Amino acid sequence: MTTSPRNTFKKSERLCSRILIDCLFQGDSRSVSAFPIRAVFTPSEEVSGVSILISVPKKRFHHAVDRNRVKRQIREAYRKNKHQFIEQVAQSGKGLLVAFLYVSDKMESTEYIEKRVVRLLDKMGEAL
RNA sequence: GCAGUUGGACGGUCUGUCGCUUGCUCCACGCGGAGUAUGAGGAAAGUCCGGGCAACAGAGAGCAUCCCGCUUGUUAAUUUGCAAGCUGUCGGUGACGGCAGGGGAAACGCAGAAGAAAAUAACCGCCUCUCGCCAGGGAGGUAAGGGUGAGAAGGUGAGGUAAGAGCUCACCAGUCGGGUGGUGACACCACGAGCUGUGCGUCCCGGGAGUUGCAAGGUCAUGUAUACCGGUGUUUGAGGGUUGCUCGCCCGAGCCGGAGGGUAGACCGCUAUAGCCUGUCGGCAACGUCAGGCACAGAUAAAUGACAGACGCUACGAGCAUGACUCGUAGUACAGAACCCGGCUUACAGGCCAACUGCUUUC
RNA sequence: CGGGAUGUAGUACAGUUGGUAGUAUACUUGGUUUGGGACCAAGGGGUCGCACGUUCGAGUCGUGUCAUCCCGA
Repeated sequence: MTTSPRNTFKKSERLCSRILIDCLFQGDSRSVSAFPIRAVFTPSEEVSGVSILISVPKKRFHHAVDRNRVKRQIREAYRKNKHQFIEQVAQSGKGLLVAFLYVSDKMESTEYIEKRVVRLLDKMGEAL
């Protein structure tokens, strides 16, 4: 592969801190949705770049296997298509916290999920 | 050959691209980068049991409370564990499987509806005596027949009787005592005795039970405030501990309520052990003894993946060169570690191995 | 991940020792009123989450299973 940016997904790109998560869900964060996924995001100066988390509610998928499957699908889709979005965020000068929430109660194909994630990233890029 | 029972072991393989976790090495030593190794299960699940481990508590006596319950073994594991058995009951032609199981014909309590009556039984019926012209009435005896019910005074037959009744006898079932066999639950008997309703509970016997759970608990860092209000008390003893209560004993200046403030990071615990494999010996077996070998996930908003292709397996259909051939279509399960083990239970496409059972065919 | 609780009429809840499942509200019908509400009278409505077991007989006792909720640095 000779593509210039590598499609990595390191620990530093994930949102792990409990404080930042509380700040994301309590405050005046905005959201966009592209069914079956909804994204909640808020700018923050405490992080550099983009930190994301993926959430699949237990209420919609009772089995851990299914939840893991959906989370992995979303993660792969983000990993492959994140570069343009990250550049847009970098131009704004702040970091960004993003939560991807799966709101459907049906499993979808990986291809479909990837298309929806790309659409979601475009929408968020415009909203900035 | 087909159908089945029990036990055991398995539950995909390979290639490519892009990624993730952890360990090690090297380069950078500011964040990181490169290489290499490594990475889910038989149930990781439900959390139904039992342990390990950890923190706290713990002088003692009596009385309650709760839990467990066929036997003998086995295990770290009183059990809803395991193995080999016992008894009863249900299912199956059978191999076999499911469920229940301390004692109690010692005593006491309770038993809706139905029924005359639920345990010192007389409604109908049967029999005797008696009153009466008759119809019928009264006194008494009787548990063989009737219907109710889960259960009706052990069951069947004969004798006996006014009619009947373990009233007597024979056989059968059960109980207690005795004998024989077995470690034992129990089994068996030309034995003896008495004469026996069903269910639940109280009761009796034996054994057991401190509490909380890795978000236990410990170290470091960051940060702050017991600032304030009310009640009560300091030898005239508040309050607390001692499992629930009582006694007894101990601690002894704070305690209770309200209303608040701060942290939300890192590390240890954290994976090596009732560990796995092979063999020997003991045992019907579960399991144990000894010897040798092996090292096998540690994440933390939570890694172990995503996509594409090929193969394998199963089912169905088609083809002709009728073979374990080719082509097409569909399917390829249940399910994801979170302190660690052992067991149980529940879910599960598909095939494999061993022993056994029934039916059919051939010799 | 660990610990705990609850499933009963459309809704919210009772139901101790196992023995004909009730209360409130909602619903239906009738009365009262010029009409409606309130009130009075009568009535209907239940797989007691599901399955199996113990028992003569389970809402209740036992086991399994499904769903919902709560607590825990």
